[in-house]
Formats: sequence, structure tokens, C-alpha cells
Amino acid sequence: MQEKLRSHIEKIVRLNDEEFELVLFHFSIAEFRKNQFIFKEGEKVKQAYYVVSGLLKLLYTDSSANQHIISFAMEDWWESDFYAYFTQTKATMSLQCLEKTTVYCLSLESYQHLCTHIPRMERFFLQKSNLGFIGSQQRILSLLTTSAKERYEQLLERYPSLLQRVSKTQLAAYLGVSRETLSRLYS
Amino acid sequence: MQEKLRSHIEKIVRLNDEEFELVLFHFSIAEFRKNQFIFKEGEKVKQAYYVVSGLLKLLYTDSSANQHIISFAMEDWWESDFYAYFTQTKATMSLQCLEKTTVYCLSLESYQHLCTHIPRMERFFLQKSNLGFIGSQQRILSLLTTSAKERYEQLLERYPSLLQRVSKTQLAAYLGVSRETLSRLYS
DNA sequence: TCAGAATAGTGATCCATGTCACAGGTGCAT
DNA sequence: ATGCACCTGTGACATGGATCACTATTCTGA
Repeated sequence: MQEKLRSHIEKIVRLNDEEFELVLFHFSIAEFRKNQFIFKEGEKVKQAYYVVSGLLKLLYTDSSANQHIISFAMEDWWESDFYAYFTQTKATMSLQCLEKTTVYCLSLESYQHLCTHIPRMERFFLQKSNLGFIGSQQRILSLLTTSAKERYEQLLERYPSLLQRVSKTQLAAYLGVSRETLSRLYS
Repeated sequence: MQEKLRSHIEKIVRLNDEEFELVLFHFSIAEFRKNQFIFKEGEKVKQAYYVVSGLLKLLYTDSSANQHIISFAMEDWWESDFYAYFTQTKATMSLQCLEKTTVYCLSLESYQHLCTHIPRMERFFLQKSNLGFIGSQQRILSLLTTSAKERYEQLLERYPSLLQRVSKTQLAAYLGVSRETLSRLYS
């Protein structure tokens, strides 16, 4: 399990054993059942999560009680309500398991400690953040420029396994269309 | 002008004179006329830009020749096609001036050099990247959950000056609605 | 193993927004 | 000053997608 984390980090920066020891010291492991909430809207967000196995959704519930999925987090992904995390305020979104999920947890203090004491970890987080930013911007572009049908096809192309792992209802909430409309896109 | 850059950076991290000297050495200044393209889709993106004065739009032109505005960049903002920048590939988006604009330019090598030699600059970029990521995610949320009208009102509330500075056509391209629809939102 | 809850498909209807067309206003350039 | 390009508003119409309602199927937990 720690090998997984290590190789994940070492895809971007090298760490010696001593450094990785310190990294590991700052993470904790947690396991959640299917459907369990890791945190809910309104709660303080104390951790960022690295998904070892399982599947998460980051969701927002609007005033009409409709769920919107900002993102799915599969193996090797990082997830949290990062605004709430970095500002240590209450979550506006919730993080919930779509499957039984194991995560590594990193508190903000630990994050800052690692950044300060292991420059390569700061480099790692910078790289991750840049990639996350780029990914979000592409999602914005896809929401602005493509139809629901195209977005559905793009999603299947990029993450074909998702179709097996999540319900159509969830996919629709991610794509920004109603369940019924999604159902008609391929019939 | 350099004072502007310095105080922008020092909102996040302290720099001594020597460090700022090095920072400044890696930036170059450029000026562009209204409507001029800083780069166009298909070109290599060699720089990231810090806006000293003026106003930029980052835009994507789809296959039907419709323009979509991913973001505006006002004073104190950073902008580029960051995917193309970090991977040193060709731009999928274009960056164009809505007003006469002065920018500081930072090449990828300079960016990396600064990150490596001035840890506080790496901290600065990490902070900026995190904020950028959070901002994009909120834009995604707003595209998923709110109507064009609400988005228009949110935009005016956050950046009231934009209404004076850009045409309705531009605003519509940013909000993801047609010019006509936007026109009807407040009549 | 069985009942209730999710999940999925589909018909009917309605509405928001896109598209096309036109006209008046403003500002810039020759 | 004149003319042209751009910006804006608005009417008419088309349409994609939301909403509501119902049914069939699959999952799941006591």
C-alpha cells in the first residue's frame, strides 16, 4: 500500500528512503464503506485524500436538492473540498464513496510541513496542482462548447471503466443533464 | 511597474532585495495593442503572462467558429494556455487583448529556474496554482448548478467593472449563452 | 427468500435558449 | 462630414432538454 503511494509520488519526483519515511509519517490511512460520507457540506474539512482503492464522488447539493457531481476520484487521484481545506473553513461540497474505499489522509499542517521540509514534495504538489488546474479548465471548456451527448462520449472514451462502476444517474449528475436525457442519448 | 509585481508576489511570500532582483531578471515586459493576439491557437506557447495593466481574454474557437471565453484576465492576473505552456506544445486556445495591455512574461525555463533557486517563489506559484484550481472548480460548479441569469448576476457582483470594459457579446461568450439570450436577461 | 429500494427506459408536455432576421445607435476611419 | 463596421435590442420560430408520470428490472438487506 505504501508502495503505491511512493510510486505515485515518484512518477513526478524522486525521494530517498529517509524522505519517504517522513512523508509516510504525515499520512494516515482510513477506510470507508460504500455510500459512506467522508465529509458532508457544512463540516470542517481537515484532510485531503489520496485514493488507494475504490471510488469517490465530490458532490454539491443545490437548493432544490439536486445533486451535482463536480468530479469522480478513482485510484491514484487526490480529492477534497480544496477551498474549505486550504482556508480551513466549512465544506460547501460533500465527499462520498461510490464503492468501499481506502484513502491516505493528509492534514493541512502535514501538507505545509512536507512542503517546507522536503522541497521535492513541494515540487510534487505544485505539479499536481497545475495538472488539476489544467484539468478543470478543460472541463469548463467542455461544458461551454460541447453538447451533453459529446460530453458523454468523451467521458466514455477517457474513462471507459466508469460506465461499469457508476449508475447512469451518477453519470448524468456529472455531465450536467437529467437522468432521462442521458438515457435517451444512446437509444 | 516592478513595484507592482513585487507587491503582488509579497502578498503571498516575502522576498529580500536580492531575491527580487533575480525574479525580475527572469521576467520580460511586453506591450500589446487592443485586439492584438498574444498567441493564437496552433502556436507554441512560450510564456505565461502577468497582467500589469489592461485586459485579456482567453478564448477557444469551436468547429462552428463560435468563440467561447474561458476567462478574462484583468490587472494582477496570470494567464496563458497553461496546458500548452507546461507541456511546451501548441495552443488550443488563443489569448487576445480587449484593451491596450502591458504584461510581464515568464518562460517555462525561467519559471523552473525560479522554483528551484528561490523556494519561496515555488511556494508562491503553488499558492497561485491552488487558487486557480479552486477558482476553476467553482466555475464548473456554477456552470452545472446555476442558470445563465444567475451567472450573469454573480459576475456583475464579483467584477462590476467588467460591464463597463467589455461588450455584451464578450460577456455572453464567457457566460455560455448567446448574445440574444443575454440581452433578454435584463429586459 | 422476499419486500422495498434503487435503477433504468420511455411517453407526454412545457419551457428556456438557440438561431435567424432586421433595425437603430454609436464610434472610428478616411 | 460621411460611410461603414460593430454593438445592441427584439421579434418569430425551432428545438434540446427538463419535468412529471408510469412501468419493468435489478439489487440488497433483514
